[in-house]
Amino acid sequence: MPPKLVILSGPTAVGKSAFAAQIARIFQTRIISADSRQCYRELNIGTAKPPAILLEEIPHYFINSHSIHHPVHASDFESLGLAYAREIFLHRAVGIVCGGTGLYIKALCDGLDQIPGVDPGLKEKVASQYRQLGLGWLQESVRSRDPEYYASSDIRNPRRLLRALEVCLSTGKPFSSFRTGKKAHRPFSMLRIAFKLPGETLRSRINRRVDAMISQGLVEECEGLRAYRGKPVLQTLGYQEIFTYLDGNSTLGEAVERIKSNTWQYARRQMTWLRGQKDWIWMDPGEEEKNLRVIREFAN
RNA sequence: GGGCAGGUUCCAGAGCGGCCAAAUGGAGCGGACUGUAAAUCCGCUGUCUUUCGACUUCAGUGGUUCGAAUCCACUCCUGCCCA
Repeated sequence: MPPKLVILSGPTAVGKSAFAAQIARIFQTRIISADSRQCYRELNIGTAKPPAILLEEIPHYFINSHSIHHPVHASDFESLGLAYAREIFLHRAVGIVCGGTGLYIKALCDGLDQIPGVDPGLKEKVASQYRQLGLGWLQESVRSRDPEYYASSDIRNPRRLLRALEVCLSTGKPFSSFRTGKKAHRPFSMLRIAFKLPGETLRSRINRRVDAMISQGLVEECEGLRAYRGKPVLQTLGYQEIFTYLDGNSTLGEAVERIKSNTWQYARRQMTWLRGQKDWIWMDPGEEEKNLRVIREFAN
């Protein structure tokens, strides 16, 4: 019987973490966080990390495990997550994954195609060329090197195009030649659960959480991080808005409203992502008994 | 009481005689997304209609005009200034 992984996701502030902790207690197991920001030890209040007491009670992987000076990417998470799972399964039959970063979860569950890493110097070079020459140049560069990808991709999305060009340049082969789309085989079975809450409810939970962050000292945390605001990792909800306030370009009240609004939009993007995925079941966090029954059934 | 500026679609805000259902931004909604993913990007957003298109809108009323969100008159509101 292969070991089992219960995967919990859903929009921010639905209550994933608390529920994950609950099942971790039931199955006496550990949690692998799948959150692209909570893994950084320098980021705390703004990322809504589980409280320290909980982290002490239940071991969580991928929380405070990295530094903003050494950013983690989706492919890193794939191998890390696999290693974490292996470690859990050494002594336990059930593990838990919990987080809102869809791509990371996908990487762990289905795998990413093997694509050679790109040298940071090359990335920077391509990025600066794009800054100087613009989207048209980027599009043309990708089109000439990888017409297949160009034809099927979102050619107005510089991020996607940049990645494709980086890979083309770095490997000398078209980006699309690496994209098999094949699912990786995993040595465990998985139950993918997405939590869903009515919009109004979610929204007020988000608003409350943002207010709490402020009273816990988000502003002070941001003051300490100002020097790193340019880093991609600091392109994070809750931080950018406070930086703007700290710069004197908005009031604190405006910044707070922006955070609430932007967080709501983020939550919607998460739900859109989840809706488009297969193999997920939806759960209403309110139906606790029913949810636990489903999970127990899977775990046995 | 007098003077000035203004009232535009959910909000902000362009438009100043036809090319206007009305720029742009925001919000809302839908969507894409295999290495920056809490990122990045796309679509829709007056009503009816599958489309073509039809219809109702730019404070109100009445005018001018072939034609008005745009011009005129009055009315009602709002902000600032002088009393």
